Amino acid sequence: MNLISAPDLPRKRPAQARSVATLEIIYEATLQVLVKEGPARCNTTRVAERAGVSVGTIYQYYPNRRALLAGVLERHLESVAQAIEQACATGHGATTGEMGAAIANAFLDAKLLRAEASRALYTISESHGGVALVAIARERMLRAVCSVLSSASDRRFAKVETVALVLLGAVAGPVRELLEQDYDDVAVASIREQLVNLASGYLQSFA
Amino acid sequence: MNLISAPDLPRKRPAQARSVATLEIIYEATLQVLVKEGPARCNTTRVAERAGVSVGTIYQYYPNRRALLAGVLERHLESVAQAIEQACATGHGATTGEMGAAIANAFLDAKLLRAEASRALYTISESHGGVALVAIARERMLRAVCSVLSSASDRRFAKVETVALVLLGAVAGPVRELLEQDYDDVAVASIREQLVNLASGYLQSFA
Amino acid sequence: MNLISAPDLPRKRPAQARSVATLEIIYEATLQVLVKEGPARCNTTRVAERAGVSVGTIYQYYPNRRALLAGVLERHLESVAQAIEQACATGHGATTGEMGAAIANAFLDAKLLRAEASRALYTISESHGGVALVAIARERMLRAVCSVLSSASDRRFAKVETVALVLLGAVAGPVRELLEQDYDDVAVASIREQLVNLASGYLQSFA
Amino acid sequence: MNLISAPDLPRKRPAQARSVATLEIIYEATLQVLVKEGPARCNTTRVAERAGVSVGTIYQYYPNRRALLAGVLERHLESVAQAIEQACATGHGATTGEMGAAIANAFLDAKLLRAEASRALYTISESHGGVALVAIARERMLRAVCSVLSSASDRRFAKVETVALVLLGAVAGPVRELLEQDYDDVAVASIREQLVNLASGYLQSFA
DNA sequence: CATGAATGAGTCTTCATTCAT
DNA sequence: GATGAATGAAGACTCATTCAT
Repeated sequence: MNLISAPDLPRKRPAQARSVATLEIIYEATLQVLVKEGPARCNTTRVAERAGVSVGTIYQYYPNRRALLAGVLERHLESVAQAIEQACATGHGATTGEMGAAIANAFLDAKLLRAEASRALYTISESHGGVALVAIARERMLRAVCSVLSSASDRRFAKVETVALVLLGAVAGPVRELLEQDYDDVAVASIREQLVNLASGYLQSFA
Repeated sequence: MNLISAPDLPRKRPAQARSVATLEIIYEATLQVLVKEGPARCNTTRVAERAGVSVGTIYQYYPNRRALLAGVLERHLESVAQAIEQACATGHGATTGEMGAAIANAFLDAKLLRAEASRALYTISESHGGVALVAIARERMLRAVCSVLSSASDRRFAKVETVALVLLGAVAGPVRELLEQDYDDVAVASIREQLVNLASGYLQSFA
Repeated sequence: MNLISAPDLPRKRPAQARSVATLEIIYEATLQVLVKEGPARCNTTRVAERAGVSVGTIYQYYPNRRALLAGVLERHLESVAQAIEQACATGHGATTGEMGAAIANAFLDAKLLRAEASRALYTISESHGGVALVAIARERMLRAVCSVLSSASDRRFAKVETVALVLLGAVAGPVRELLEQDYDDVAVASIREQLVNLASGYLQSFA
Repeated sequence: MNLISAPDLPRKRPAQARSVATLEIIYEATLQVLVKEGPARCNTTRVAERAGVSVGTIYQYYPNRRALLAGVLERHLESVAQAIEQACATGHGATTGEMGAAIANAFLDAKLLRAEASRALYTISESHGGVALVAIARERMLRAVCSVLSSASDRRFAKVETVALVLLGAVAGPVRELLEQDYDDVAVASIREQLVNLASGYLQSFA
C-alpha cells in the first residue's frame, strides 16, 4: 500500500541531464537483474553492480529498495496502460468487434514488447506494494475501456464497469499464461487469434 | 520442474497420529500467516509461533521454507484442479454453452471457497518454485478441459489445446482481479454472470 | 580433555548379548557415516539411521555425541596401540634393524587394515577431545617402544624416550600422508620399503 | 581441489586502505579465536567480536566460514612451504647430510615460529577443505625437496619422489607430536637433534 | 555528489538432547 | 528398554541502509 505514497516515490525529480541518464541506467539494470536473477536476488548491491554505479547512488534517486522496484513496475504498467488508452482513443465509435480486437492486440503487444521483463514483473506485482500499483493502472485502463465501450456503434452495455473488468481480465489471463510458459511465434499467433475471438465474441454477445 | 520433486515435498510421511496432527497444524498456520502478514513476512519463525510448535518441528516435515510454501500452494492448486476435473467429468457430452458455464462456475467457486487464502497464494505462484506447480496444475486442468470440449454435442474444435488454454486463462484472469480487489456478494454475482457469458460465448463462437 | 573423563565413556558396560550386538552395530554405523559423510555431517540422527536404531538407543549407550565419537576413536587407537605392543613384544632382544622394520610394518598394517576409517578418524583426533585420547594411545606405544629399544641386542640408547617419540612420529607422518592421498598398492609398497629403511636406518645410526 | 578455487578465496581484493587493515584484523582475530577456543568454537560471531567488526564485514572478504579458515590455513602453509623452499634453494649441491639437517631445521623452525597457531591449524588441515590446501603445499615442498636431493654431491636417488615424501612426512610427524604435547625448550632441543639425525641418517642410508 | 566499507537485524537451517508413549 | 517427535539454542549468511571519505 505505502509503495505508492510519497516517501516511496523517486526522491528527486531529475533536473540535470546526467541525473536522467543515471536514472535510466538504474532502471535498465534493475530490469536485467530481475530477469536474470529473480526478484529474491534482485537487491540493491546487484543492481548497483550491473548499473555500474555505487549503492549510494541508487539511494540518491530512490529512498529505499521498495521504491526502486515500485518505480520499475510503475513504468511498465504505465506503458501497458498507455497502450490500452491509445487503442481505446483510436477505437472510439467503432464496432464492438473492432474494439475487442483492438484491446486484445494492444494488450498482447504491450506485454510482448519486453516479454522477459513483463514476466519478471509479475513477481513484483504480487508483492505487497505492487498490488496497489496494479490497481491504479487497472483503474486507468478500466476507465478507458468503459469510455470506448460506451461509444460503440453497434451495442449498449448495462453494466459497462463489469464488462470492462471481465474483458480486461479475460485478456490478461491468457497473456499471463503465455508469458509464464515457453512459447514461440506460432504459439503467439494462435493465442492472439483466439484472444481476438474471445474479446470480440464477448462484446458481441450483448444484445 | 525439479522444484516439486523430492527436496521440496514433505520430508516425512507421518507415521504416528501425533505427526498427522502436527502437519495439519503447520499447514493451517502457514496459510494464516500468509494471509495476515503476506508472503515476505511468512517465515519459519512466524509460522512456528502461530502453529505453537518450534521451528525444528517444521523442518521435520519440510526440508526448507520453500517446500513449506510449495506444499501449501500445491494443496490449494490440487483443490482447484479437482474442481475443474469434476466439472469437466460431469459435463461430458453436454453443449458448449453448458460446458463454459460449468467451468467458469467451478473455477470461481473453487477460488472463492477460501478466498483470502487464494489471494495470498497468488504471491507464491509467482515465486520461482510456484510457477512449476502452477504449470502442473494447469496441465491437469487443460487435459480435462480438452477432453470435455472434444465431447461437445454441438461443436468441433480444430485446435482444442489453444481453445482450452485461452478459456482457462480467460476465466482465471477476471477471478484474479476479483480476488485482488475489495468485493462484495453483489460484485461476485455480477462477475459470475459475465464470466459465464464470456466462457459460453467464446465456445459458441466456433462454427 | 574431558572426552576421556568418566561422563563421556560408555554409559553401560553391556551385560547382555543383545547390548553387545547393538553397540557393535552403532560402532560400525558411526564409522561408515564418518567415512561417507565426513565428521561434520556425522550426527546422531544419521548414525542412528544407518545403524537401524533410534537416536534414543544411542543415548542408552553413550551419554552424548562426543562420547560416541570418542568411543570409536578409542577403539581404533586401541587396535593400533595393540599392534605396536604386539610387534614390540615379539621383537624383544632383536637387533635395532629388525625392530625398526617390525614397528614400521606393524604401524602401517594397522592403519591400512581399515584405511578409509583411519583416514576419517584423523579428523576426530584433531578435535578437542580426541587429542587427549591420542596422547594416551601414544603414551602406551611409547612405553612399548622404549621397552623393546632397551632390549636391543646391538645398540644402547641414551635418551630412549626421545628416540621412541621421534621414531613413532617419523613412521606416523608418512603413513598419514599416504592415507590422505590417493594411493595404490604400488605406492604402498614403495612407501613401506622406505619406511622400513627410515626406521631401521635411524635406529642403527646410534653408535 | 575446488575448495581452494574462487569460492573459498577472499571475495574482495581490497581497494581502499581501510580494507587492507580490516582484512589483517580479521586474520589475526581468526587465529586468536582458533588458538583460544578451538576450531569448533571458531565461528563467524566470535571472530567478528574479537576483531571488533560486524559479521557482515567478514562476509565482505570471505564468501563463507570455510573460506575464512582456509585463508588462515593457506597463509600458514605458505610460510612453511616458503621456509622449505628457502632451505632447499640454499642447500643445492650440498651433501645429503647437510640437506637433511637443513630441511629438518627449517621445518621445525617454521612451525615453532607461531607454535600455538601451528597447533590450532592442525585441526583445520583435517577438515575437508584443509586437506586440499595441505596437498598443494606438500606438492610445492616435495618439488623443492626433489630438486635439492637430485643435486646432492654425495648420493643419487632412484625414486626421489618417494624419498622426498617419506622424508617430509618423517619430519612432519614428530613435529606434530611435539606441538600437540606440552613441551619446553629442552624437549625441543632434544627433538631437534634427533630430527636432524633422522633426516640425515635416512638420506645417507642410500648407497 | 559519488563511493563502497561497515553495520547488524533478520532469516534459514541444523542437530544434540529430552521425554511421553 | 526402545522409539522418534519435539525442542530450541546456536550458527551461517544476506542485504537494506548509513556515513565517513
